[in-house]
Amino acid sequence: MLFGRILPRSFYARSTVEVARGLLGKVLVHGPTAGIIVETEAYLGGEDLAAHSARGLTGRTRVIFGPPGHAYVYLIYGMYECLNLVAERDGRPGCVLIRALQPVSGLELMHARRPGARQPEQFANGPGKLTLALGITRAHNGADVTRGPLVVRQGEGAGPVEIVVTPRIGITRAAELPLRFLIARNGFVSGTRYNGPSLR
DNA sequence: GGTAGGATGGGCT
DNA sequence: GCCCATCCTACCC
Repeated sequence: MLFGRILPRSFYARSTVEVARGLLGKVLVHGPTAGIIVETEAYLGGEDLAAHSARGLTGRTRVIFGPPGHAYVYLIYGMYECLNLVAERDGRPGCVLIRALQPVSGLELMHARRPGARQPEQFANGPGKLTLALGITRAHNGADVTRGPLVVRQGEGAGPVEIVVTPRIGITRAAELPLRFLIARNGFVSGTRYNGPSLR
């Protein structure tokens, strides 16, 4: 199967940090478009005041409290949508924000959806950009990512990846916690205008 | 190379 | 009414 097997629900039924780290190197697939996950952030339950679930179970946060392996998609700044994957066992909050992808399939379509981006490095190097590039919207909120059409696959051949840990981006509360995870030396991560062929 | 500011609408107090 | 888990443009070195 292209890009390997679909990750089973048991992959997501772990601690949010384990899932956030484990997703690096896996392949997010939607229709003809796909990208390697190269950057994630963990949003925990309980004492993590940066997480949407910190305010409790509401109409918006319902999915975060539900079973693992589902998509939580929300609107940010009135314009962009962000994709999270729900972790932890059913009833416990916790989700992983997907922050950047390295495109591996459907690059022409991704470019058409992101006309301002000049290079593949910029097609999906941010949470709002990757949903645009892959055609993910709030219509996918609550979708089961072990069933499709939006799925995460194991990837091929890739061994364990070297992971860099930093504080999360763009938040004010709990801003110091080391909960952002990136593949080391990967040029497709967010937060840089870097345009060249490789990074360091 | 860099950054300041604006767009824009839903969720929550 | 205020706050955003963002991105792009204009403008300035």
